[in-house]
Amino acid sequence: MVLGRTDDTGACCPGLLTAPLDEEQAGELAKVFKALGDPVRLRLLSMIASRAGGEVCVCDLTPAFDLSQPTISHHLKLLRQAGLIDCERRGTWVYYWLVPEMTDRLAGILTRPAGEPLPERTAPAGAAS
Amino acid sequence: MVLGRTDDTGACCPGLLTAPLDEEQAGELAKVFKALGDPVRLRLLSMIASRAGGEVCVCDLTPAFDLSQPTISHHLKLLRQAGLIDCERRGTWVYYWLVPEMTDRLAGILTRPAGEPLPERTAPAGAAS
DNA sequence: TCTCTATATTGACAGTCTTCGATTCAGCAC
DNA sequence: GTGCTGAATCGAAGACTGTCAATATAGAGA
Repeated sequence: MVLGRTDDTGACCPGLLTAPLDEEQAGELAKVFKALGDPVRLRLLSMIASRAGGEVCVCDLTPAFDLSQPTISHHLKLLRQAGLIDCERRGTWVYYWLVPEMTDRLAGILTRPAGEPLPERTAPAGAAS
Repeated sequence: MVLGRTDDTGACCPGLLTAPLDEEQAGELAKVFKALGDPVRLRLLSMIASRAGGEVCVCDLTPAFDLSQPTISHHLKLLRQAGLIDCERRGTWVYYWLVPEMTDRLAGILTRPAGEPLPERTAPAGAAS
């Protein structure tokens, strides 16, 4: 995982707004954002993240959508592969919960450092002459 | 735009981690994340956002990729439709810049409130029986 | 005017994604 | 063991996406 690192370098978020991403970073990040790029998955994620107790049974998620059970299962799998949620089987049921490290990382990547408040747009940057 | 609102309600970020999204919110948000869900667009965005001066000429972006000019133009259009960047024609050239309000909004949506540090996973939440 | 350069748009094709019904797998209860 | 229930996987159909070559458009300059 090449995304954001909050510890080892000391820098909170190398990314996106401060320096051009290289191809590998962009590929990794794109996978996660792609997982977020679907309304059903966003709703699933928000239902999981906001649930009191921190986890949700699939049996509570599926009936909230006008979609088949395999479709919901598929979306949950994609969210899990993106590292946004994790799950555990407990008896007959399966419970999902948010992986907050990943959303924290994304938030950091999208946050511009306060000290260097994004290059203000200034002038044509000397283009046309 | 239904996304994040930083002013009118007083709340900084209704979203995603604190309460289930409704269908409309999820649809709007998904469009933006979908725009971020492609490595080429992420690299374009980071090149635009990190550029000193705050804006970039398309003529500086296109040669950085092994892609045709129409393809880059297409990706820029999608980023613009998502509200992440904006542009202006200036003579023969077109300049793009970041719309920081949108990335701020996304960062807020992905940030959990410090006071209510995400429901700690506790127990099965009384599911079975 | 005509020509040249920089971007955008169009149309087409290949690949990917979302969705479903059917099936399979895991665990509980009898 | 058999049967039942909850969830995941498989395979296929249709929609959508990323890419290109070709073309169109906007502006500068002769």
